[in-house]
Amino acid sequence: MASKIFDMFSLSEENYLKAIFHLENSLKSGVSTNALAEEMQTKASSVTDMVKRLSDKDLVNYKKYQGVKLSQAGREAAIEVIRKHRLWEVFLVEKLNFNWDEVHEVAEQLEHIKSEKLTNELDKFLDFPERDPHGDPIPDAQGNFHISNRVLLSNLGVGETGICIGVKDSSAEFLQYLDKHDISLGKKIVVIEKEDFDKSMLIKLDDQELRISSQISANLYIKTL
Amino acid sequence: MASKIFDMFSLSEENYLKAIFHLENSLKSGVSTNALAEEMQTKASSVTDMVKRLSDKDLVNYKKYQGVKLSQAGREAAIEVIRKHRLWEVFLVEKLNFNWDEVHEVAEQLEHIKSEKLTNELDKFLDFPERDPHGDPIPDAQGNFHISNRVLLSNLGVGETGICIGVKDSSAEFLQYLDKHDISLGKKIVVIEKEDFDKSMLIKLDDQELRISSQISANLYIKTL
DNA sequence: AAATAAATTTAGGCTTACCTAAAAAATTGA
DNA sequence: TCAATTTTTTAGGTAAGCCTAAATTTATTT
Repeated sequence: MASKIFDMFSLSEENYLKAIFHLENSLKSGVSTNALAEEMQTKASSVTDMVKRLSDKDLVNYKKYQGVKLSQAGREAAIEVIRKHRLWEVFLVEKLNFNWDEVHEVAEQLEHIKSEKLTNELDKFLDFPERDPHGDPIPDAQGNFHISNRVLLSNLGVGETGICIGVKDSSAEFLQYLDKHDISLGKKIVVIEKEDFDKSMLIKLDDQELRISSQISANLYIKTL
Repeated sequence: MASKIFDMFSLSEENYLKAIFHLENSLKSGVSTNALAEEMQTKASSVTDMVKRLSDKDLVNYKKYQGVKLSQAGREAAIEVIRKHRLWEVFLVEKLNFNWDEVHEVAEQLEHIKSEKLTNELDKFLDFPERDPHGDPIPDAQGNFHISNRVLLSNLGVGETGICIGVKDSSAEFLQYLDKHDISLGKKIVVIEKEDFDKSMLIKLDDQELRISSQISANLYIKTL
């Protein structure tokens, strides 16, 4: 990871880098101006503006009409922000009694605090967590993600069993649904039945059975046993 | 304390409010444009600019050529920022192994994080500390300072004894001087000798005797026994 | 009470990060 | 293929928060 001498990037630049990182990962391709505008909740012309600035700083590779890709430096910066975001989420949930659906907004602010010592001491204080409260992996100080083979619950077949290790959708609404039905990270899930027509599932969770729609099963990450 | 609906103030506005608060307290009067410019490390014309904006929002009372005073709302906002700053300093020192001369810069960033829940949970997590690592009082959630009668060491007479409870100058240089000579909050200090000429003092600290200049004694707060 | 000096404000500019509207390029599809 | 549509960029504007230089007000001195 390149050294950070001063406050290197503005809050807005960091948010763009993070957004590009997420889009590259989910789209598995370069990121279009419109996609970025959608992600950033802003206008395409604002994106073009910012993307040019990021390009001037060599944080992204940009060619007119062809979208952006992160450069190595840009990717490192994005990962650093994501690392901080996820560490703060762990802190909020584990130390300050936040619920997993309450942490995002505050972590969005905390992720921009600039202090290498702070980040690394926080990491140590939290005992080097590997995942945030939604099950997303936390990059280490070198920017390496601890990757594990996870699948979506919707991909399991009848009779298969797994442990819930994360969520794809981490909106407050979805997280509250999970809370209400007692689904949390670490829970064992057995697929009892699968409906062909609408892809809904009957699952076993502790001792109860629960019927869930495909929207639920397609947003729960599972580690198979 | 008035309710905070959204992100009420910008980072810059908060810094100005904080600076005005500190200057009002030390000057015990209204704050001049130049004094504010000096405190904010900026130009007088920039101060006039900002002071007008703060005045439009009724955070300060401002009349041309006559300096500013905080309004009630402005004072509350300033105190809230100071509360957060000092709570974060305690967190950094007590939980993350920061030294008391390293916390300021990071706390300057953390003090602007907006989340009432975060602030209050942090307060609880730290067990409602009354003072920050430099001995400055931490306002409670209602904005009340816990005030105690403290004096500067330079005001003690020969033979008098007190407990070190804070520093007036909290620059890294001064704090490092104190570390080097083993002076820390809570230490008992006895004044053995006082030099009329240069106001230097011979003090007893644990079992050692130490000669300190008036620049030191005029920057150490003492609670007399 | 002028004259000078100091403090403060105004005027005009700059950068960042956003916006709308219009132009240009790329894509789609008849 | 070429016209219509969509995507992207350009042009020009705005607000916050800073700047310098010039003007104005207040304070100080003689």
